[in-house]
Amino acid sequence: MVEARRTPLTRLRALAAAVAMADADGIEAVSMRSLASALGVVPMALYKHVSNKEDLLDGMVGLVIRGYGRPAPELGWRAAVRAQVLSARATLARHPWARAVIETRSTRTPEVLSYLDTLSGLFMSGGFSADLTHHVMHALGHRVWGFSPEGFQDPNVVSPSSVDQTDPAHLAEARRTYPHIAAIADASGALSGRTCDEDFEFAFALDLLLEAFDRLHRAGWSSA
Amino acid sequence: MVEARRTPLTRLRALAAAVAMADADGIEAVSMRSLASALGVVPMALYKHVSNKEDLLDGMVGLVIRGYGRPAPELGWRAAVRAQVLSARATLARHPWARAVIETRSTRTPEVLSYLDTLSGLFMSGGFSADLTHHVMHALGHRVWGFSPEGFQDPNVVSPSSVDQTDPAHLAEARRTYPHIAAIADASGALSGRTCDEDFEFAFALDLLLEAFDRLHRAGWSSA
DNA sequence: TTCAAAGGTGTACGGCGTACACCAGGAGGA
DNA sequence: TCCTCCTGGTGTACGCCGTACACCTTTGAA
Repeated sequence: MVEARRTPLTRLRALAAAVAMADADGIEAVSMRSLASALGVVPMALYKHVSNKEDLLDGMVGLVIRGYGRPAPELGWRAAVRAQVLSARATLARHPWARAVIETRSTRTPEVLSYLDTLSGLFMSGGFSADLTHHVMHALGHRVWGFSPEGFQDPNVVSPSSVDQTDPAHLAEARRTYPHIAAIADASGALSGRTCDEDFEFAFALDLLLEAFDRLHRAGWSSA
Repeated sequence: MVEARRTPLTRLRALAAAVAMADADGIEAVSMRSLASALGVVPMALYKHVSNKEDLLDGMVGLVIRGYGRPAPELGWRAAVRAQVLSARATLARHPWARAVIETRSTRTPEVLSYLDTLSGLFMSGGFSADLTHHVMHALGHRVWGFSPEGFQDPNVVSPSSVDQTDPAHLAEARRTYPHIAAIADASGALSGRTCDEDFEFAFALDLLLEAFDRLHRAGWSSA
């Protein structure tokens, strides 16, 4: 034996290594095989700590969610929710792969439940009924995890892969085909290379919703 | 030759077959190999009509989006947007796989752009500035495609896979760990087996946003 | 009549997740 | 002290996947 006793593999070590790997090289670089070899172990060894790849991904997401931190409820519900969600967003910025993975998860792990419970608690300690809290959590949707729910990224720029921006004729044609998008792009300065401020959009929608929630709450709204 | 000339494969035929296949057996049943064999053709033949699997998925989504229909703008922007988004939702209900696939797309195909342009046009023909329209489209997020952006499905039920609902002790323990979720579940009757009404939640958030949009519009809001 | 293009074929490669049988070594009871 | 069982790492193998590449057939225009 050339090696001394190696520190034994644990579920946590495996998950942490997977997260680190995804942070460094993207989620597609994380396979059972690559992860195993990064841990100096044979692929099948992972299955002693993780029941399959889905479980691995669930665990990775759980680890990220644990990093969301916990709120300061003395702020009042509105500021507290806002701070919590923005803190989630900040965490997610450090794990760019997590967004896509969260979108594919469906099992509510303890970490997921615990976070949702905490966030619900912020509303309810602000006087929200369980009923209103329920619907309000739905309305937030993916935003509770810290990201805006948008497909196809930035819809406001007239530079999709299907439009060649360097060819003026082609671009003029695109402007004719998609006049409203062109107008939006003009207004936001997207054509001059400026890209759209995702953080602003996130806060914009979040505040719109929080304002609406507040109104409902004050009005004593109930779904009945 | 036993066979007469077979109707030649086209991109559209391939995409339509893929959509049908996903509708019937789920998206995971659609592989290049399975699709090819369903079309009576060898896997590599598909690559003459589709550049790779991503392109296939883009095309499938495009086909679904084409089915979203187009609005009746004489309704006024608010009703028109509402109708358009709900129509998207209805279409999506017939293609349950599409939601997850849309979440993974990033290329803005012509179908995507055309739909976004139409929807933007509804706002702008209602007098919205390009600026406001831009942010408002962001705020809608995935909702424009007809689905609520929620991870982990229904967060209001205390019956996640990690909580065994049939074991009373375990359930009591869960209620103690997640008190707010338990309260919500009680309020919504989830414990009596009733599940949460996704259509209601969708319309709830949509209307909240439309109301907020209206307010901003009336107030002459601008991001500057 | 010729010939190039378009479209279908066959083979092969390297990756993936994971089933299954196996084995090393340490802990616990006799 | 010996035996046994359990935990966790190993090795092999299977069947799937997407797709590169070279090939052949058909077809329609020149």
